[in-house]
Amino acid sequence: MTPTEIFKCLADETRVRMTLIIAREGELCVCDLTEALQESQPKISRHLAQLRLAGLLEDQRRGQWVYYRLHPQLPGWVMQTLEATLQANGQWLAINSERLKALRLNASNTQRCW
Amino acid sequence: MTPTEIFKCLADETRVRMTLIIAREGELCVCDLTEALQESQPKISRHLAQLRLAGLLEDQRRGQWVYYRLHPQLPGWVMQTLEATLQANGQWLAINSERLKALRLNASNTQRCW
DNA sequence: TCAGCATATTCGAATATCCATATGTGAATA
DNA sequence: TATTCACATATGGATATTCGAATATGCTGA
Repeated sequence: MTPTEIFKCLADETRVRMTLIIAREGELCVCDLTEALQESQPKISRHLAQLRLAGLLEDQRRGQWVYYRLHPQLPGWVMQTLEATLQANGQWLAINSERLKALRLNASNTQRCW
Repeated sequence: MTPTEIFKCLADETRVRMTLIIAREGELCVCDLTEALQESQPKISRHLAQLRLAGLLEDQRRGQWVYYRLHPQLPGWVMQTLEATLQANGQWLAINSERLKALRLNASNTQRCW
């Protein structure tokens, strides 16, 4: 898990946003991310697979849904990088956070993943 | 200076190695980096230009030599990222560090940039 | 077992990135 | 002012990334 490998993972807008939102939320399923980023499902899925293969994320199927979270054995420097980036770029992630929040609100009426 | 932009800079082996060694050493000139990484001068120069244009590095000409250092107004989260990465990947950078050290030793006899 | 939803994968095309080679620029020195 | 050294940039081609569209898989409940 070299610096180059890790930074390549984070060098794509879709992938950083996903990684940071997952870091903030703890875990998210594919449909959450599809909504939060407003991107096509195959696009989200492809990038998630890449992050999983690199060892940055871990997946867990729960019924129909697959949840992604940060890999529990992530090296300290990677965690520090993610946390520092997350802390300082709240505004940059606000669009996605808000869409997530909107999702949670609608969840009271319609049933979704959780 | 978005996360994507910064991580794109660091997503190339030549660029991360250069950035981290510069972070450790304070400042280095192009010929130092060419030696430390054992890469062609145009390759080093091109990547340095990219890092400079992105705002990660600052350059300063001193006579015939151009010195590069981290940009003084780098956002905190970028500094934290670089420092955490540097601390944890000393072994990965050892090859380059040693070549730098060897350079300094030979400098006693031959005259070079400093 | 079938339908329907959530997610994954494949493929080809568009695009971006990277490199080597050649050449240009600017400072120092003779 | 001619030459040399340190560095920068342009060009073109090879390679890698990314994406949309189509399709496949996996689970659940009827």
